[in-house]
Amino acid sequence: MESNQADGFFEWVYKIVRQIPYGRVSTYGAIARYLGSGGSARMVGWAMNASFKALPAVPAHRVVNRLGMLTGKAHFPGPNLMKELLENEGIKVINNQIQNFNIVFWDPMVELEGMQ
DNA sequence: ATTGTGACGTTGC
DNA sequence: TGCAACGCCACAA
Repeated sequence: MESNQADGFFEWVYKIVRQIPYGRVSTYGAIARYLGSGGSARMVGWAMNASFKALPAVPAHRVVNRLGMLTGKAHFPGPNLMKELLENEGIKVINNQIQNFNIVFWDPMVELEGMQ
């Protein structure tokens, strides 16, 4: 098949990331844990890899590693696209690291608490 | 089914 | 936070 939509994990990840509000960011681990696959944090990142073809577009720039570093910026079409997108939302990014990460951090397990 | 792999996380130094 | 090593899990060939 032409793999229109990922059967499970990918689509699920997209759904979570799309719920990240403006000016907020999340982490791979937090998302993975919310999906119940805490150990599969790497898969979340991998899902982002395919997120570019996902519709509606997934704000992958709002997903960083647990240190708040733009580890995935290298995978964006532009070397500084991820950083500019975040700063465009009012998020301070210095040296590939998000400032006030603890403030802008958006945890699906907390924000989506009770939703499921 | 088997192998390789990866936008991570954790632990240790 | 930096580097090294291991673990861990879903997907692609």
